[in-house]
Amino acid sequence: MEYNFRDIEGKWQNYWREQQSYRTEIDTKKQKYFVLDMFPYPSGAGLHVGHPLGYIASDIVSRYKRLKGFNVLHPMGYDAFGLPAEQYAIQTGQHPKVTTEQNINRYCEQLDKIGFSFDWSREIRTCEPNYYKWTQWIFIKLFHSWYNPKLDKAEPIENLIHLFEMNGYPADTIENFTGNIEIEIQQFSAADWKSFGEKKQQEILLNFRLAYLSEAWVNWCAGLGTVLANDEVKDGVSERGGFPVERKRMPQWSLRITAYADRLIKDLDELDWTDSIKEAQRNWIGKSEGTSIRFQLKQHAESVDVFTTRPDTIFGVSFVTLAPEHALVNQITTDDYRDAVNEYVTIAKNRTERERQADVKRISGQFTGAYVTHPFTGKDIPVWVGDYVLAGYGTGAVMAVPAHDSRDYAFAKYFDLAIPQVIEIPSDANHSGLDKESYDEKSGKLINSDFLNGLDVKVAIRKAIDAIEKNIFGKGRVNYRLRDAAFGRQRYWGEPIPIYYKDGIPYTIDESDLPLILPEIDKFQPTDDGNPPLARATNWKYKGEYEYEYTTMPGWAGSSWYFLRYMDPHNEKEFVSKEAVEYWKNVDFYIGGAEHSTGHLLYVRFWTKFLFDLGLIPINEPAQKLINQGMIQGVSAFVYRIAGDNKYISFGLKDQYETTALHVDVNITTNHVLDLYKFRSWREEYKDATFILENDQYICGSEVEKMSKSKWNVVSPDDIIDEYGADTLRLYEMFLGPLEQSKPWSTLGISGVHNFLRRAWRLFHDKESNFTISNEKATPEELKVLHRTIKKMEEDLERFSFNTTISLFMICVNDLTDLKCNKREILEPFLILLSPYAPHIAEELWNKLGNKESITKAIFPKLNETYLVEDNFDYPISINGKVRFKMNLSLKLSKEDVEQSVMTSEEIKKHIQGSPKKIIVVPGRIVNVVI
RNA sequence: GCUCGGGUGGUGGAAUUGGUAGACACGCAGGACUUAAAAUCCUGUGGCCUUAACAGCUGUACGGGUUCGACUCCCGUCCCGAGUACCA
Repeated sequence: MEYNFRDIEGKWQNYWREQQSYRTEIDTKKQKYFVLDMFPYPSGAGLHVGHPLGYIASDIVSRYKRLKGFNVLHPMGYDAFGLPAEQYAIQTGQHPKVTTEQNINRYCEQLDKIGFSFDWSREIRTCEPNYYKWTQWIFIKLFHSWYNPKLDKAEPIENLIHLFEMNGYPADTIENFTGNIEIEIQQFSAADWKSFGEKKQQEILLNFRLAYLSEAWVNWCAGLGTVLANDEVKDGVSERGGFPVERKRMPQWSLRITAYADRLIKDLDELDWTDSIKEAQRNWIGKSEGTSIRFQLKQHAESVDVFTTRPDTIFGVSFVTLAPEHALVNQITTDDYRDAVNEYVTIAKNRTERERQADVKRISGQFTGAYVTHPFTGKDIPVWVGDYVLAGYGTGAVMAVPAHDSRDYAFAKYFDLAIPQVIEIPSDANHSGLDKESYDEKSGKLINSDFLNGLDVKVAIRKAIDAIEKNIFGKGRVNYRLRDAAFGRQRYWGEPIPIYYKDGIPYTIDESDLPLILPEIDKFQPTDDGNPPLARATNWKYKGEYEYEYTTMPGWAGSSWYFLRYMDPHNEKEFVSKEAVEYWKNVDFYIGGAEHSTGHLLYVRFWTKFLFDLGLIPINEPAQKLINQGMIQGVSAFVYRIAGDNKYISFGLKDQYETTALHVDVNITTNHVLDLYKFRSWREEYKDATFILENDQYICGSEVEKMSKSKWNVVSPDDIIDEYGADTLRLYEMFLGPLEQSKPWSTLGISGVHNFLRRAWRLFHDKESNFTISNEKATPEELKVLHRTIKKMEEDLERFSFNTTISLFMICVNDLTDLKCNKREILEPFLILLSPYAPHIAEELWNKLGNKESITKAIFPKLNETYLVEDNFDYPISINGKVRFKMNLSLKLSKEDVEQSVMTSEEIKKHIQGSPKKIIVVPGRIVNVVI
């Protein structure tokens, strides 16, 4: 009986399903461990071999932690709302619900074949009403909350109303805290507040709510017919679909994530995440500390506020630049310049984001004719308009210091403006002089700067801020790059926003009316008058009277809290019960793609902190440990068609002709050799194809690209499982290299791990393939092989180094084969170790051996003890960075001997001077000196 | 441009964080078994020189440094990947 993975895997997958082997319940006697995968969006293409990479790793961790006695929560679900299903619906009329469900079924089928230990009884789908009911519920909570800067946390909006009733606005208990975007709110007294009508009160409150409606600059994507959040836009085009994106001002639901900017940065320190993800989040939030400075306009009452991180260069200001969208531009432009400015502003505004970005090098701008007064010198400073200044960041205006800022420098050179130097360039600086480039470094001594002269830059910054604040020219202030998150999508396939309008004022629907079910509509396009698809729904009105909101929530809404729902997925009374969240707390091991580092991971942290602030959950961060699995790229194959002919030429000869490279399905090639027969029958157009071969073969060209259907380089896990089995797939994906590294898919090495499983199988069977196991006592040598494997396997797994553990198993099997060991005492523990990686084969052999539980208990408690058996220390030991030392090679040392022979490098030096014959470094960090 | 990774045999990659560089696997070469092939098993495999054998030299992108000892730490240079970008 050879290793028949097909029978074995089917058998045990059925068994696990029937027995509900991986069903998890709260068990307060056991320690919990929550292993979570970022749940997939079920796309029509099905799973490719890259998807399971993370799932396999998390499954190994889950199974391992279960063996160690933890109560493991390991669920799976689907992020089921999203654009592709809806785009498909628009094209075909097929309801997104139908396609989504088909895709989910396909995913489930594929996942089951890999032998994951998910608790499917906890499956969630974000598009189901009993799930999105609670997404809507959280939105309502956000709407009814504001961020109290004094307490540095969110609290119910009633508290703010109470403050207004007591003190009006502003009061010293409320700062003007509306997040990153400054909204002008007129001052009012407590009496004023009470005299305001409902409408006015609600309008004021909208400025403070964490979910709010406002006129805002948005990323409008005409191709998708919707607005997008910043992280959904890449290089000026939409991440999904690649349609151009432009800036547009329109009413827009947003979430005030900026209120949490500081906490989102600060709390990163406590997390066990990679530095690159933490860094990406810090950059995305983009905290920068600086100063706002007021420049008084001449012949106007108004002044221009600028934001700068370099107040020390205040004496180097040569002009002030406003963004084309800046509110003052129109007002301050003098008649002489009005036409030129209008023309410039119109052109600048009409350029799309993409054009602006593509054109960074091109300098453009226009003088307004207006002047401001320098706050310290009183000199006149010209005011310009330039599109290198962004309306959305800081105050939308900058003080230009061309000598010490490269963008100001380029602008000044182009328009021939003054470049006054205020920092002495250090002689050791690698700088070619101010007539060539600006000097941007934050080091050097100040010159030409009045009271700042002679100071070092860092000191000067502080002194400048002091002077500015003292003279009330401005104040120190913190700016964030992070914008509030656009939350409405002009789309059908998403959670309806539980809002209705009365007198043009938004109100939330009553909690008891949740969920607000997504209505059925006849077509999924926007209406002819440009309203979102939901406007097509008949009687889309609250209580039959008030218009509902037409936009739906973005794709990331449902994924921003899903980890909590897994703890209590069927609860109809609460989004999660206190009991469940008290027990499961947050995720212990979270794994997913690095592409979510600025989107999903910020939003889920934001929502978690919000729910924490309201006292609804006891945790402040969603996931303690985060790992990003690398992407598995596809290796695309190409054939080369000779121009104007249905003739194809092999890769090595293609340079002799003019050819077009065409993607060809990698599944009809083997090691770059094209299967000509399959190629001809692949597509109608290739039926009569002819070929020019080299060495009687057609060699395809290849290139590493992202795995995608359109590039014909998708390898399905199903094919691998058919040929080698799920256990081989699991081992191979882990063996491929470090989990976090991206790598192209290749099956070249797969026979190695498959062979390993067959050799392991053979340990339990004799030459005639009969199951046979010996009850003899193990020899010390055999025990050493086992214990070495146990120890290293635990060490490596605790630091999530999956690929190296597999090498260990291979060495172990090789050694046991050499020793012809088929002893129960060795093989039973070995199987336990193997079972997280190759659960099917382990389960099968277990079934023949006997009681798994008792052996697991016997072996795993010991993992916590030192497991080196009488080692003679002929291999590595190092404690506290000190070097272990043996005087003589032949001398066998006890543990104590080694402990006592700790030496410093100085001491070793002495020995070496004493004419040693040889210095040998032996395995591990023991220095061997033979004298 | 900035930030974060990375550069080790023909290939994927190890090296327990400063201690025998190249584990393990693929590939390749040779051998055993076979009429033959497949499968399986054994041997060899960084480079160079040399030997009957032992051994020797060299070697972790490049140049320098610290150290008894460097793939690992420090300085400089060159490449590759990811993220981000007129953020003042």
